[in-house]
Amino acid sequence: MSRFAGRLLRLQRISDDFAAMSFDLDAFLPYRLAVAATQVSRRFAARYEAQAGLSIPEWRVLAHLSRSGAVSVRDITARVNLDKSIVSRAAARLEGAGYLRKSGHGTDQRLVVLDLTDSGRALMDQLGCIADAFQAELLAELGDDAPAFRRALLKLGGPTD
Amino acid sequence: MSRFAGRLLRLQRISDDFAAMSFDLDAFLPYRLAVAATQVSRRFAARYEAQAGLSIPEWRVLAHLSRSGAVSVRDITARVNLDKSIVSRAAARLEGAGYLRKSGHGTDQRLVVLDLTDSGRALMDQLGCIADAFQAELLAELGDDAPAFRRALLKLGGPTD
DNA sequence: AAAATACCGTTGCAGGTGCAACGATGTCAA
DNA sequence: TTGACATCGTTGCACCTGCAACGGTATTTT
Repeated sequence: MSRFAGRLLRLQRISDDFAAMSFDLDAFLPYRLAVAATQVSRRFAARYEAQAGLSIPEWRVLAHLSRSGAVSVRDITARVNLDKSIVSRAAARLEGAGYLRKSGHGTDQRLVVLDLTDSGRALMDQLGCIADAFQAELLAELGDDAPAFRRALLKLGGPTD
Repeated sequence: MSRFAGRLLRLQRISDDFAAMSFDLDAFLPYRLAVAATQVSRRFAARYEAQAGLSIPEWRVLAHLSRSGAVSVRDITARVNLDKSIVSRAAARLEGAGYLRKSGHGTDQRLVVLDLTDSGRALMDQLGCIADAFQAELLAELGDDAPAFRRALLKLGGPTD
């Protein structure tokens, strides 16, 4: 038995490789997803940083406001997947930069209503063009996989998680 | 004047909707990608947090080491898409927890070689099972879109960006 | 009506992240 | 050989994020 020890170890090592396969991080979906998100986010930030030095939360708030019109912080928080504190601070910075204004709600004094200024709308028009161009670029890179990719993202990032 | 201003703004917004179509954040790929990545990352963290309170960088370093064997901090930063400072701190914590050892490189004293301890390998065996199970779950949710999704992630997050 | 409860937005705080600078080591050129 | 330059890992620092607590307001209960 003892003279087979070395051979047994080799066999065990090999069988481990087949059985446990030690785990391949590069093929792990959550990892690939995180890496792709980071890369894409950086690429996009580089595009709009030239136009305005916005952070990602600021960008999201601005984009949502441009479509929803006047709306409360609470609504944005729910819609944009950001903590309310982040939305609050982003709104404060955007207000300081003159891109939106805050006003009280008529019937519910707890609510703070956010609305874009003309300056904010003008900025968002530019950023919207940049965003559309960037998205077109991404879609071109994805080619035929784009539709499935979009569906998959909706499944994974949907609100019912 | 304030009443006129409000009315003008409303009109302008409506015309913007027709002209520029304002931009739909919900359909914006970088946004969906970021949201999906956050959600999946949270779900996965909840799974392995029960086994060990690892941060994402610690998890990545551990996973990479389990496959690559003894390797320097520099190698890990390159393959794992993390800043070297983050890898350095993650390695320090993992060393403190007894999951890896640091040792000097024979010929190049600048390098710090990282290697898993038995404890680290044992932990990684468990985490690998959890990861595989979670990935299977994700693939089931994605269904037919899974292959295209994987291809797309590789295109977007590839090292050639 | 008064009290208890729930909700909204802000703020303080601990921890993580990204970047740049640093000391230490290695490499190359004069 | 020596000096200039590059590389490696750590650390300091400013910023951002996530969470919890808070004051202020609405809603429900008694």
